[in-house]
Amino acid sequence: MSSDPKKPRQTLTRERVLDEAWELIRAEGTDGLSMRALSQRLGVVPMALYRHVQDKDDLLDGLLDLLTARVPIPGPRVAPRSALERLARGIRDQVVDNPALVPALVLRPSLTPAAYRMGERALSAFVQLGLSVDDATRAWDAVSIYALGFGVFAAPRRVDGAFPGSLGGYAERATPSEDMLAAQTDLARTDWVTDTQFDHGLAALLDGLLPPRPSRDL
Amino acid sequence: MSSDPKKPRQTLTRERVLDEAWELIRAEGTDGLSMRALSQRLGVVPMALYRHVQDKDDLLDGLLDLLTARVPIPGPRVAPRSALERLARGIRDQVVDNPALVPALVLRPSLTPAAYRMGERALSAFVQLGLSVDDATRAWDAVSIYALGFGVFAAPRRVDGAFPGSLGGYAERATPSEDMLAAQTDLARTDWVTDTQFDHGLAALLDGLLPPRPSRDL
DNA sequence: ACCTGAACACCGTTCAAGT
DNA sequence: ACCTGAACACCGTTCAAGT
Repeated sequence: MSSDPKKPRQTLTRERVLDEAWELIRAEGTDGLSMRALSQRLGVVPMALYRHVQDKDDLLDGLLDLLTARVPIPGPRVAPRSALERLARGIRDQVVDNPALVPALVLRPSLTPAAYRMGERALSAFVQLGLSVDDATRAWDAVSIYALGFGVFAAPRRVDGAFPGSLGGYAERATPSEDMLAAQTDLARTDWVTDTQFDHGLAALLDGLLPPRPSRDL
Repeated sequence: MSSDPKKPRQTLTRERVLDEAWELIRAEGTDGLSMRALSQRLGVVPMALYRHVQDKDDLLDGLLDLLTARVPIPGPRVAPRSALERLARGIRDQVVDNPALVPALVLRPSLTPAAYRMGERALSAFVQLGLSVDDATRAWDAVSIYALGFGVFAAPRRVDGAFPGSLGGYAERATPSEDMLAAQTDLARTDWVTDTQFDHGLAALLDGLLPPRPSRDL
C-alpha cells in the first residue's frame, strides 16, 4: 500500500487542496466552491483545510495562480507582433475557459510570478517593435486590460444557467431607433464577442500603439 | 404629518429599496449588501423586500441599471470622436466610482435601456466618422469592452481594505530581469491605470478602428 | 394587498480539544 | 504537527400566518 513514499495520497497538501478546488469550481461554479463542500470532497473536516490555506481568499488567490500559469508564453523565436497576439489571446482564452473565477479575478490583482513572465515577454516584444521601455509598459497595460476585459465580458454571464432573460425584456421595452438598434441587438444576441471581434479590436489597438510600418507582416 | 400625499415616506417602494441598497453597497462594500442588513436599514423585516424585488439578483440588476443611467450621453452637437471619448470615459468613471458593483457587473449583461442609448449615440458617431453600421457595431464593442475592462481592473481591488500585500511578496520572490521588470513594478504599484494611461490606449484603439485622416483634431 | 415570524439549509471562521 | 467537534455569527429564501 505504502509502496511509493513520494506519493502519500491520503496526506493533505496545499497542492491537493488547490487541485480539488480547481475541479470543484469548474464543475459547480462560483457558488459551488465552499470550504465545507471542498473539505467533504477531500474526505476531511472543514477546519482541516485551514492548515494548508490561510482563508478562502488565499484559496482563490491560489486558483488565480493556476489560471495565470496556464497562459502559454511564446518562445523567443516567435515574431514580436505575433507573440503579443498570442499572449493576448492566451489571456482571454483562460478567462473565458474559467468563468467561475471571474469574480475572484476582478477583485484582486494577479501580479503572480506567471503574470510577470508574461509581462517580460510582452515588453521585450514591444521594445523589439521600436517602443521605449516606458511606452512598452503602457502599451502592455492597454493590451492586457483589453484581453482581460474581453475575457471577462465574453465569459458566460450566468455560470450556472442559461443566458439570462433580462436582455429580451429590455430589448422589447426600449424605444428603438431604426435598423441601427436592430444590428446592435443581433450582434449582442448572436455573437457578441467572438474570435474575429477580439482580433479586430486587438489589431486596431496594436496598430494604434505601434509606430507606423511599411509592411505589416514581418 | 400626512401633508404631502405624493410622498408617503413610510411605504416601501422598489425605488426606495433600490436607493437604500445603493447607499448601503457604496458605504459597506459588496459583502455589506445583504437582504437582512438592507431590510434593517429600511426598518422592516427581511421578507418585506421580496414584495418589491424578486430576489437578490433582481436587486443587483436594479443597481446596475442605476449605474448605467449615470453615464452622461453627449448631445448631438458634440464632435463624433469627442463623443466617443466622453462615452468611454463615462463608462470607466462609473465603474471606478462603484467598485462594489463590479462583481455583479461582470456576472450579468447590462443591456439596459440606458446601455442601448449609449450604443445608439456611439454608433451614430462611428458612422459619422465613416464606418459602416456593421463596422461601427464591432468598433463600439471593442471600445466599450476596453472602457469596462479598464474600469474593472482600475477599481480598487479590495473594496474594504488597503491594497493587498500579495503584490509585494511576489515582486520579491520573482527572479527579476533588469530594469524592465523594475519599470513594470513601479508602474504597477504607483499608477497602474491612470487617466493618461486610459487615454493613451483609447486613442490608439480609436486610431486603429477609424479610417485614416489627414488632420486629427476635427 | 402588504407585511410578519419562524424555520430551513446553508455559509466562513474561532476556539479548545484530541492524537 | 495535523486533524477534529462544537459553536458563533451570519446568509438567502420558503412557507404559513397575520392584519
